[in-house]
Amino acid sequence: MTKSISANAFPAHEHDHTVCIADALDSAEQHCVAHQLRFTPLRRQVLEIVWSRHAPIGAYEILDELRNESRAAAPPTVYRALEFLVEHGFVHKIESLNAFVGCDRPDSEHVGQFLICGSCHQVGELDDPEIAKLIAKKAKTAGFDVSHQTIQVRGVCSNCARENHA
Amino acid sequence: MTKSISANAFPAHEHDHTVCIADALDSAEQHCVAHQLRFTPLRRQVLEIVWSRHAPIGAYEILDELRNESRAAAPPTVYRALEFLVEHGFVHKIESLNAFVGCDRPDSEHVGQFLICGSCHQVGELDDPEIAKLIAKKAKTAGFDVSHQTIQVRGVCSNCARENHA
DNA sequence: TCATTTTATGTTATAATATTACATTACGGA
DNA sequence: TCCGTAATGTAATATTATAACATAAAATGA
Repeated sequence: MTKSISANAFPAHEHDHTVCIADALDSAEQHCVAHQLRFTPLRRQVLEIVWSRHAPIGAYEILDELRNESRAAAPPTVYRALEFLVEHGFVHKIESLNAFVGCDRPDSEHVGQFLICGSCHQVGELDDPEIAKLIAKKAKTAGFDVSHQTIQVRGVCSNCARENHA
Repeated sequence: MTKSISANAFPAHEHDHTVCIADALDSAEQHCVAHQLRFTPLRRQVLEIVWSRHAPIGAYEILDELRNESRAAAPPTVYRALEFLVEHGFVHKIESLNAFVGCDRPDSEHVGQFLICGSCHQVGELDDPEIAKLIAKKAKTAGFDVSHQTIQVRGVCSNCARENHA
């Protein structure tokens, strides 16, 4: 199984998630090498914890995990690692949930377009330039000069729709 | 001066803001009468405080204001009033700021499309159905059934662009 | 290599945001 | 007027996030 940028942005519920994690860590590592960033053990560990699911995870859940993995950790430990990971696009913050989710496309200059499933709580990324352009255009018409945009869509993903239907 | 749905979504920095407040309270009152909702003194007071600016205001700032106006108030006082006001569209929560802003179009079925000026911190609403439709369409293509969407755009409003330029 | 500087992490405390639980009061309908 | 429901009061606490300062590790440059 390879990293799937599936048509529906959501991986199947039964997919082999260890592959997602490994791919994400590899991808981050490569990006850091290429950009002379320090992918420290702590940052790697936090990224791995974030990727332990496709669903958003809270900072204090990450903190608990770190402690389970017997690392000395306090809130700043987590927030600082997250700051780095978010800054470089390895993780996105889902503001409406005060939680964090992994991103496997750190290189792409995408804005945040999140599909948040209210049933399985997984988050998919849309990453559609057409939407981004339309928003920028409409904002400009209103005299507004856009620097950054975030889209958060709630609803039900196809996996859940299928399962609930069955 | 009448309620302005200005072309640029942002009122001029020097406008008569007392009119905005009065209009918003009137509009909310009418909506509540029409829908048999209880527009209690507390709810009115909180809405008025939210409308004291066009910029988002935090729950604890509202709390301070209530106390200044010598009303017994604790966090739940504020959050409960806000819950009502948000539910009925008189106020929006700007999640990325953990703050609240007034909405003068409670009747319209608009989604949240916010233009957040990083300079004056005012928030304008785009409320553009074309954007909403495109997002819903793209999400559907990804197999995602949308129930609610929020857009938060950061940048610089035209008022500030003009003033900074001068 | 060693000193210097910068960056990252450890640690304690606290700030800011939000909710739970339960008591009391006010309102609306039979 | 009585009853049931909705709204508010009040105290405690949960959750999320940051400030401030100490220590350690890495990068830089003589």
